[in-house]
Amino acid sequence: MAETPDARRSGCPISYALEIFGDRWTLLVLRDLLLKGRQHYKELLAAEEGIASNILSERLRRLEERGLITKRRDPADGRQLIYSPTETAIDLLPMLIEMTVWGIRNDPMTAAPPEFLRRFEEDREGLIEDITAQARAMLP
Amino acid sequence: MAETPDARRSGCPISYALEIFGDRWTLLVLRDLLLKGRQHYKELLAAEEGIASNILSERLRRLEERGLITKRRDPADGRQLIYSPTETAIDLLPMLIEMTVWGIRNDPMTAAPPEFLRRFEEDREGLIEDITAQARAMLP
DNA sequence: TGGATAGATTGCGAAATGCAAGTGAAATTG
DNA sequence: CAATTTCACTTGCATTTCGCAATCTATCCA
Repeated sequence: MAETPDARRSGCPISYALEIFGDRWTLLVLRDLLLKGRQHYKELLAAEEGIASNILSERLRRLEERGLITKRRDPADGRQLIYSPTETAIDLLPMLIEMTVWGIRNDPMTAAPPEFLRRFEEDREGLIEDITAQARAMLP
Repeated sequence: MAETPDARRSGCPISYALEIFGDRWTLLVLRDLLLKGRQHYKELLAAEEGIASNILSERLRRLEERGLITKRRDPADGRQLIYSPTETAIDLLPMLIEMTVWGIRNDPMTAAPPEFLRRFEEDREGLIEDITAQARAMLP
């Protein structure tokens, strides 16, 4: 048996968040869905970090179970599924963007474009709004 | 042997961040250091989520190695060490606060006080500044 | 000096991860 | 329309990490 719904560890909101995405892969999947516009399993599988198919499958299942994504069949190809973030996942964007900015500022080898940081520093609100609108455009 | 410095998986800033705190415990340790003002090993060990001493020890070692914390001997009691966040860790506060807000908004059982969310909604900048100043007050 | 306390380290079973290969349904090709 | 390919997983299994309990060394205090 491994079917315990994972009893929570505390009432702390950070702990709550980590119960959902406190691992090596979940936030990378959400990044691809929210920031890179990836929608299909095979696109997510192609993440440059190299996620294994069994791990991806399990993370998608958990994210759906937790209400952060939904899936539907692709009308253009019945074999494929389209994964979309829910509003709950879209609400993670401010946090994801702060994480991105921290990463850029502290990683001397970052591959992120300098424009991103400049835009953040000049117009954080607008940047978040733009990215949020872009993510909403992919809802079912 | 298990001494590889963990080769990076990509140039993505989110991936970089997750290499440092993409697990179940590291951010909880940083939360206690940054937000709860805990400074000693035994205080960190007493986190309500119940971290094991070997895990705490390993996380502190990695955080120091990565430049997110420093430690020094407690002048008042030579047996104890005082752990402090560095500026790099303090720079995580905006992200941690966004994570906290997401957790509060999405966890129906949150134990967080409503004032926190209200203050965030009314004065995000000021809230972050206050918490940052509070964290800086504990620097060596 | 003897006992308590602090900050770990060690041993070991359990769980998570990673890789390769396989499966069944749906689409495409010839 | 049969054969092949594509897609989204699933399975098996070796490796790594986690988590609990017990132990260790240095320091403090009475």
